[in-house]
Amino acid sequence: MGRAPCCDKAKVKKGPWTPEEDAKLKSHIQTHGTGGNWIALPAKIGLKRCGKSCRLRWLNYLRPNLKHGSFTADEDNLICTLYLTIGSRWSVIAAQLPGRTDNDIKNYWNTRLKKKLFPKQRIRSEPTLPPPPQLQESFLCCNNLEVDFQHHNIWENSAAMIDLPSQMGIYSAMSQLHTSSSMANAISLEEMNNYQPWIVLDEPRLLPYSQ
DNA sequence: AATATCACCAACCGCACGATA
DNA sequence: ATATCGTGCGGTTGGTGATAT
Repeated sequence: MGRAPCCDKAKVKKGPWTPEEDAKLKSHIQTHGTGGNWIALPAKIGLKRCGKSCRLRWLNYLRPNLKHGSFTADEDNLICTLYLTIGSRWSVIAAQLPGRTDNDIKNYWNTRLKKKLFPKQRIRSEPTLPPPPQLQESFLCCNNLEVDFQHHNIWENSAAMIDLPSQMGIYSAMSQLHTSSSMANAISLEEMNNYQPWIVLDEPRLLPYSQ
């Protein structure tokens, strides 16, 4: 037995909000606050909306000090770095970007950043790279990374690769995939920090795979 | 010009969790 | 201890406009 629905789906309005609905909700919250009960709020102000829908509308659109414009390069970098560190915890990531909502960031990641980080086409590594090392157990393949060590090929959805003993890691980012298995042995974390737009993890960890 | 496909994003859905009775 | 409720969260969907064929 599942839990009871929060409202009567047949009686609530769904879909895009009208300016009138926005005005009602905004005016009430700015004057009285949410009252600590989103479920009861729509009935109180005469809105035929689910309480959850009101909450979402307020948090993602009506709330003061929200940024609605495009993301800056700094914001891009921060989102990517945080995603690599903590995964798809959008609310935590949003907390680091004032004026941005978790929904905004999630949408931005899914529609733009993910495509930059994980280009669909198969990418070949640079022909000038040194030969790949033997595959060692110390290399973790994270985020569905698929590396063909024999032929230097890196396949879609590749993400991070870390050599635990040496604390070295590499990451493929922003449409350019410079990585090969050999690069992990070739440069240190400090050196890698000089490579933009690479993102270097502070410490090795298994990254959650989000598809 | 018509149609198909893609990109974007607002909004919905269901689950997990914490508070409370 | 446990059942219920409200909230927060992340995944997903669907509408719309832009672009390609």
